[in-house]
Amino acid sequence: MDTGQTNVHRQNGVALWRQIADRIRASIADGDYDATGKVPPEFTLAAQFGVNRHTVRSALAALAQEGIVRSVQGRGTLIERKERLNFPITRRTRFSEGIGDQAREKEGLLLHSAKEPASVELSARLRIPEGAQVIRLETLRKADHRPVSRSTTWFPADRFGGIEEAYSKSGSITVAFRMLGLSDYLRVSTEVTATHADGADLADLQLSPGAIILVARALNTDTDCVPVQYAVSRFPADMVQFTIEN
Amino acid sequence: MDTGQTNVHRQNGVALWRQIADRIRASIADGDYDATGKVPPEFTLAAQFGVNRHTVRSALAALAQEGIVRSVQGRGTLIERKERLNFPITRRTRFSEGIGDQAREKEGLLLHSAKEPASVELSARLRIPEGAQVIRLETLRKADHRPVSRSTTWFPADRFGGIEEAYSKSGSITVAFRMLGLSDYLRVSTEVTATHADGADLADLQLSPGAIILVARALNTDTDCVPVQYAVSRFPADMVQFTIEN
DNA sequence: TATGGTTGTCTATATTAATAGACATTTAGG
DNA sequence: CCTAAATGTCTATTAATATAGACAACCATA
Repeated sequence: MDTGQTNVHRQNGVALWRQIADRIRASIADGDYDATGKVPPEFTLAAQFGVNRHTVRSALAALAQEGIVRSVQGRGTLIERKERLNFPITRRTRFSEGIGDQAREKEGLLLHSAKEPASVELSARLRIPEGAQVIRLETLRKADHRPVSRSTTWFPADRFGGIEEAYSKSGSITVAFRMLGLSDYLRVSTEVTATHADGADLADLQLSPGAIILVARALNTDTDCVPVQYAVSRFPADMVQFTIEN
Repeated sequence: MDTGQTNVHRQNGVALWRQIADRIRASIADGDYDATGKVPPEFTLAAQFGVNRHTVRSALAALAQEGIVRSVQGRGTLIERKERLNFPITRRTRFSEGIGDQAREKEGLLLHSAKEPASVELSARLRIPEGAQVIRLETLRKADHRPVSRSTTWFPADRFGGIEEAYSKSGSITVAFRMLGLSDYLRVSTEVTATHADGADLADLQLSPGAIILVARALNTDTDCVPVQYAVSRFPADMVQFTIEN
């Protein structure tokens, strides 16, 4: 078991208060403070990280802004929210089933859609001619009213014309496919990377700047192995983990 | 098509120069500057990100420190290194085979080993009694002399006594297993998360502070589905991606 | 109700990050 | 060999980050 006593770094472009906020957020997600339901006192944290109490206060203020903790004078800093959703990645990966009962309410919002010619990369992924028409959907998924993923997803336009409306009505790719006559599909590959959230992600996923996002690039095919969908999805890394079961 | 013009954020604990350095690093990895082999001029970048030229210079200095670019007076800022290793995750995932021919030289170093009692979590993962002895290896893997992963990995001590030496000599888990009589093993699950690098990772993986790491928690079993190894591996996110093929 | 533990607020100071402008130095190419 | 286009270096100023200390306000509980 690690002690977790890894010190904070100075003069590297990341403010101390942000590093500390990230560490506390992770500790909360890991359940380190479950015994009390509270974050340790500011004075204790300051000693732990080797910084001034005011610096810790800045970190806690940021977490309070995110709605993760709430400070009460005289009592301490209470943990308000604690979650890390798990997404299994299998041959039959579906977003809504993946969440399962980890959330009571699930939602899929269509932010934007467009018809456009396929780029070089996209044509290779979907195995269609370069420049062939594709439909692009920009979607936002929520669980219990909190955004958990921001996706850009492409479909061959000739086969899935009208999927914008189907998704918009149902809020589910699986259902939208079914409405267009595709009863089943399979996940054939998923690429996972991580990066800092960009401006659009910050806004859509309601993150604080400097946050990390997990990026999954996924290819789905029908049962005849013909590509039907290519998607790039971005998840807040502090709320989500992927599980690959073989 | 997005413009990619996502602006940089102020007063959020992440210095502008670091945000810009991260963005440029990502652009290099994505091959955005392959046509010229150079990063755009400082003046251009400054306009692009909406900051002062000196701020861009700080970002480029950080990238130069990492060995990713090299500035030459009068010529420009040349790209020195550009890589993103791909690790396929399958039922037969092995580190060395995963790299394949993406690197000429591969290396596995044993940093530290210890025998210790299994924690609650570990006993559940390896399906052994709580407190049973396990062997812990701290390893560092390199490709072409650059560190690509830092792993902590556990084995049941009663079955794999002496694996420290076997790994130390061979630099390969697969070979070490074989030396101890286990000819084959399978990856049954992999959990992937992302976080900021901590102090130890910064040092071992030679990263600059604020860097992102991908964390993979993996369970391997023998062909009878008996757990033989549990590992937590940390990879620099800007150098690595995972691919899950189903 | 008194006390200890905790967060809230204030002032002051030093360091780091970012902007602004000017000019020197080097390289590539006409 | 001159010029345009780059990077290198310097000074100065402002804003954000971090430290330090003191004390007020509040809460739980003995």
